[in-house]
Amino acid sequence: MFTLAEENYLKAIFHLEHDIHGEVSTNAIAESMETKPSSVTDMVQKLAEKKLLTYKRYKGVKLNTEGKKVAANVIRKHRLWEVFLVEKLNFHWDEVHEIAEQLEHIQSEELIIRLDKFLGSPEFDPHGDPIPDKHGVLKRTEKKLLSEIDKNQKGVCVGVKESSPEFLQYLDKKKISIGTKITVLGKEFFDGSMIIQVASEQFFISHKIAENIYVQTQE
Amino acid sequence: MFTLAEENYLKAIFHLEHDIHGEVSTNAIAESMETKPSSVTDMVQKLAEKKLLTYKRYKGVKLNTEGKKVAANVIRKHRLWEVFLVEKLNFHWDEVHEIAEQLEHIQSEELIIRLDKFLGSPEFDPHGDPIPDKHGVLKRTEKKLLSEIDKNQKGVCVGVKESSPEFLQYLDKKKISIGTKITVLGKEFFDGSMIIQVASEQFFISHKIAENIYVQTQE
DNA sequence: TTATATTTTTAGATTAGACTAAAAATTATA
DNA sequence: TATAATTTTTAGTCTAATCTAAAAATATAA
Repeated sequence: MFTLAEENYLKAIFHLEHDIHGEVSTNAIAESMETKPSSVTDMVQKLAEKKLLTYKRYKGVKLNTEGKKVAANVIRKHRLWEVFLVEKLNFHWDEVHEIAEQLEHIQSEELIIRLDKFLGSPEFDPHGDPIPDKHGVLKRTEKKLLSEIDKNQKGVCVGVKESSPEFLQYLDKKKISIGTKITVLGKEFFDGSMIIQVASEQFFISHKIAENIYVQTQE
Repeated sequence: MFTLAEENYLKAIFHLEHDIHGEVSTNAIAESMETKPSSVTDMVQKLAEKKLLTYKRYKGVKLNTEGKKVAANVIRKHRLWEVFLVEKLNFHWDEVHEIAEQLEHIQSEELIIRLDKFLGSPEFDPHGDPIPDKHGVLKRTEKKLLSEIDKNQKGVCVGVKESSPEFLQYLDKKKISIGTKITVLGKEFFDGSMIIQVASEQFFISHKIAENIYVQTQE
């Protein structure tokens, strides 16, 4: 359907549109893809011809509905494969990106339907990012850092910001992983440290720990 | 390491060397890859420069040790992915080739180590073809058709020749799948039909059925 | 508002991999 | 063995995706 390069451009533009307001500039795309602006111009003109985005010379680009759908589907595949790598093959959260970067381009609708089912239709990838549904719709996520949660509030761990082996080992030791429910029992103003409850355990964590764990709050 | 095209050529030549005795001809490669002989010449010269095979003008090619290793590794990946697709994602044996054709090119040694472990280090793919080990060594297989097995001999089902939905459904009904032990209790000379034992069941099968099931005999 | 800096585009070249058409080598046949 | 048929290679083109260098447009600053 689309070439590997086309898919990568659409994905990069999709991500940039979430960060930047309005049109995405040629330079921004070039920087995020580690390529040259002149290459971006070429590809962007090609994608405009294929009616995946709107492009006006010197004015940047904007994905249209079709372009967004294609991009979201690539991201869906990427994130589903990341879940597979972590949950089934026991990779660590920080080892999977490069492999998923390749797997996201495998062409087979049926494969993704079955992979999704096999994984139990997950809503988040191992980094806590939401997985677009089969129609390319990305659930608006209420992802926050644990450090932003108030006393007596609950959250479900959906990922991590930092992903060094040391940090991941700490989380393993504390039995915190994707899907773990965390309740904030107490919070110290002075240093931002917290007392939290995980399963039946209660323990102290520093601000540094709390600001590297993403949780979803149930609102 | 190697491009997609290079890997595909090496794989095709590897397979042809198993069928044909001696050097593989340009035309044979072109035919098996559905490409033109002139394209084959180009690529073959490139692979010779990279020291993956020996090539003499007008005399055909022969993989060297390194070329064989690379080819066997691609085939290993292909067949492991096929096992994954059938055993874990419940695809049918005849639906997996095209997808595995893409997955075989994913670059990550660690991925394959973990996938292999996850699948229980299978020795055969869903078609009964042996899976090369991590060193690229292909177990010399004693794969035979069930119809070639003598009375009172046993075999383990390692695949099928025919893979129509009707035939696969028949096998499902009879509880025959990869790994199923089959004993030949009786054989009719006139039409090649057989009485076989599968688990605790004994039943009749026609020659047509028997000549579409691959078994490995324990010699 | 004119000069300068930055961004973006164009023009032209490059590489991998494929193709066609024609030439060269090999094999088969009379 | 000379001729015909087949196989293989070479030479030259093409496309996708990239690049560099230079030109054009836009944005910034004096």
